[in-house]
Amino acid sequence: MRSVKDVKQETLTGTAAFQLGTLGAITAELFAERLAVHGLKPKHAGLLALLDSGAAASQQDIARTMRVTPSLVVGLADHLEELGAVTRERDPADRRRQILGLTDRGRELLARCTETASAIDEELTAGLDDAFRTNLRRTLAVLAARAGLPG
Amino acid sequence: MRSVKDVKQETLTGTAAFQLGTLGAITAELFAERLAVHGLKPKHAGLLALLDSGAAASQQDIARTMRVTPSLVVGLADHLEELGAVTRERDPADRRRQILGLTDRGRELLARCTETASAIDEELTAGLDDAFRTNLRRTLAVLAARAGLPG
DNA sequence: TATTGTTATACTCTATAACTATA
DNA sequence: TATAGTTATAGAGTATAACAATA
Repeated sequence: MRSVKDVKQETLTGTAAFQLGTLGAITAELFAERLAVHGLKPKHAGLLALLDSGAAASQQDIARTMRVTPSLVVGLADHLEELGAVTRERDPADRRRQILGLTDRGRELLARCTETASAIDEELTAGLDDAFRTNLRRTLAVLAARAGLPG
Repeated sequence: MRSVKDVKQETLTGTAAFQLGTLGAITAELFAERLAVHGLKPKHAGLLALLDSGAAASQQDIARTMRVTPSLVVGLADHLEELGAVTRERDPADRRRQILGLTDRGRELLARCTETASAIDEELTAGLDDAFRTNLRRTLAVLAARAGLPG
């Protein structure tokens, strides 16, 4: 027979899925607002970070890694190129491919993005101890790695 | 003077802000896809959960709690009313206000949404132990509470 | 023919502003 | 006048599809 303890009393708002979704939306909006002073949006920052890691090269590779369509990468790269943050070069071995490269200005902008994200981290965890902060990042890093995200 | 230890070597993708944003986007998209079979979107689920908690009443209250504009609540409530999930009644004390109520059908749909979110939780943490899952939820709950989110 | 990058277009989500009715 | 809800409109973000250059 089924005892009371077997009955799940789970709430939607108590699930990690729901909380990740809502917290992610709030955090992303905050990040976007603060990035605006640098003329960037979160996806620009993600692209800069990806180039800095040296992982991706062509726009197709970038699109796959960022989980967006190649046509979206065009606009992101256009804007970053206008800012002098990235360079675009045709791959000599395959002239269809555009190889994106990070400039000093790009690394500088990436540093500003990282500072912005760090500041949000501090606000999210203000008043909490270092053990909580460390645990938070490690926990999220595990999930991110399992989801196939770079970083 | 400044030692090597003082230099922050933080990466953008290592911040909680960035990881919450990306994990939240992926999770929310997955949740949305699976909710579609019930004719619902994540915000519908959030509204049902809010009504179930008994916290909110008028559409203005709901809009504030859900951090969306009142005009968006109109469409959400319209759809849920069509599905027979919520009732709309004028407040006798103030006939400008619409009081939303959850029906049995609404509670049934909310249970489906909760099951869907739970299933995603299990997939996100498949192969990890209960200690990790418990820690994950508690950690996110702390952040959610500090961000003023209900639940 | 297949693939890379690009452009043109459409779709989804959401906010802003104007409007109606109640207060 | 002020507020609750509604409607109409506009904007942001992204995907899909068609296209040009290269393989």
